[in-house]
Amino acid sequence: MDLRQLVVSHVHAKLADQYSLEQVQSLVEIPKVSEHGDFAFPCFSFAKEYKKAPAIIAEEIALKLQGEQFEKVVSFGPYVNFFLKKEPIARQVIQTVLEQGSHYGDLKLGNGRNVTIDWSSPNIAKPFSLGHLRSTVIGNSIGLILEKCDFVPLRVNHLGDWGTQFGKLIVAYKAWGSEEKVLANPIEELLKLYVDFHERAETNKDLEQQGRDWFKKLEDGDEEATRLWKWFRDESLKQFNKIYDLLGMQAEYTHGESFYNDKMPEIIDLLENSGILELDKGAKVVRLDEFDLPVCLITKSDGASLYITRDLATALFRHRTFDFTKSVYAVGNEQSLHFKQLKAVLKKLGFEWSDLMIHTPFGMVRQGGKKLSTRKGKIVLLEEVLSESIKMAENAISEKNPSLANKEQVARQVGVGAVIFHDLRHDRMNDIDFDLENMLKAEGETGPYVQYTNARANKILRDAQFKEADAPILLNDAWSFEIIKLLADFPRIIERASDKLEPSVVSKYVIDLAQSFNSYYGHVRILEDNTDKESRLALLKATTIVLNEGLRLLGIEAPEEM
RNA sequence: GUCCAAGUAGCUCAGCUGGAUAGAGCAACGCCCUUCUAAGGCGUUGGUCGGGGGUUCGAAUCCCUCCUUGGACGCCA
Repeated sequence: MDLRQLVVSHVHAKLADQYSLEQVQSLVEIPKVSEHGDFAFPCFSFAKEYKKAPAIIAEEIALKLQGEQFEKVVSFGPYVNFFLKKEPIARQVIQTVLEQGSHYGDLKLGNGRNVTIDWSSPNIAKPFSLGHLRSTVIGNSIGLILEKCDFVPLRVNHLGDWGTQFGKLIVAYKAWGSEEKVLANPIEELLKLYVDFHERAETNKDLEQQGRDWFKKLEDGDEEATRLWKWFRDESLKQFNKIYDLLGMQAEYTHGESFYNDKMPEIIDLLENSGILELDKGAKVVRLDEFDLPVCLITKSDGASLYITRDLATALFRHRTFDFTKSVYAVGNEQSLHFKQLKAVLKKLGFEWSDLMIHTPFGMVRQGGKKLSTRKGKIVLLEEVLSESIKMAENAISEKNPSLANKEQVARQVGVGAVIFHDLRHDRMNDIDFDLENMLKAEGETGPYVQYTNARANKILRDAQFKEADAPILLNDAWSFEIIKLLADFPRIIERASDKLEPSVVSKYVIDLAQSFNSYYGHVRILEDNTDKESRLALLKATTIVLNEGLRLLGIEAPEEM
């Protein structure tokens, strides 16, 4: 039930001769102070027209706006304030949530059409970084939110498994690497080789060229290069899969950049034939002056491909294969220009569907105000962060609830949930300054706080052996009504989150709901008094349904007990 | 230099697309567990919303300008 809409249509029905629906729609607001009312209609804008003070207009309008669905409608200064009748609304909202269960808030926006999501995309032969954690967690949640809106999300892991870096790695491995060391500790050792390479390249200029040469060999199918590359790739994938399992997230498709190696000639031909490809200092470029964008380099002077060459082929492939209605790229904001160029080149080729491509950028993870850089070995290992977080959750459990049945599982759910929530709690564009302590916090606006709230409510439902509300729901206190209003708002939250492709809309909501519930919990004894106990339990049940669903959309599990 | 983000309490951030006294969490301090899980609740302290102009009945929100920070800008991804 859309409470705001309820007020809007009421006001419009009563004042149709004076205000258009659009006017009413844009004017009705929620007062900042809840004592003022549940909704408000400000009367400033028509003061001039009617040549009356806003407060007088409010007073007059308030008389016309009385309605039986309201407890009271009163003017207060230049506002008409609406107080909803709590009991019938509480009843209807709770009933709706209980009936629809986890489908509450489902929207029919996507008509079952595909949305590809360029997702996670860690680089082979490097540890899984916190930057890629962001793409993983954000992209996963966007997929879940879109799925709730009747889209079919297709997460494609665009593995960074192609490019000059592998030439560099091969050079480093052949020159000073050791097979046993790599076998024993693949990612760590490969990272070391990569970092060493950049260190040595500072004094030995020849190395960079060798790296490019070996990548060219790889791209041309050289046997030795291919063998080494495959080996590096396999070892890395094993590690990545461990992390995906821990996070409980998986791609629908894993098509790394290498997957498009044989698909690039087509796009080059297309560009060539359309006459927009120009030769510049041996490299092939597309000019994008009409888009106000800098020149886009398509192939290097040695003929080797670039990131964008592969992304062009990727876009073509995805459009052809998946016939997407949206193509989302969950990639850091430092690549904004890249995606603008990508879309512009496709547009220039006449592909109107390039308009369906959406870059959903996010801020980067910094440390001490600086970007984390793999090349300089400045890196935080996600695996360590996760295991540290799980350990903290374990400690909390042994301290607070030592008799808990499935401790390991709950510790994992809570520990991992803390890390995921920390990443999703703010607008995705905000940079995150890496701070382990902050990341692992379990108090205040955190994942564990929400999970804990849910566990508390579940405990009461278990104690009361609540099955379903058989008595009519009678709730009209202010504490429960705060929860009711939030529950009623959930579908709008989903709509906003999917519209903005912004998981933090959901994480903020889930915090609000948890806070309201805890406040209720602190003020109202749920099991003490038998009068209307069933109603309170029904409210709890509805709250856990929405908390569970909110957390699920963020990719976080909600243990029943913790 | 050009372009793109961002600047709100000591710290991390909200602020529903212009409305009533700018809100949370953390930190600090003070209360509340013989009664449903204290990973909680209640309260106190803390803000010239980066500066300056402008539009408006009304601006943290829109426009201009300057300052600060971060990022991106042809052979990395």
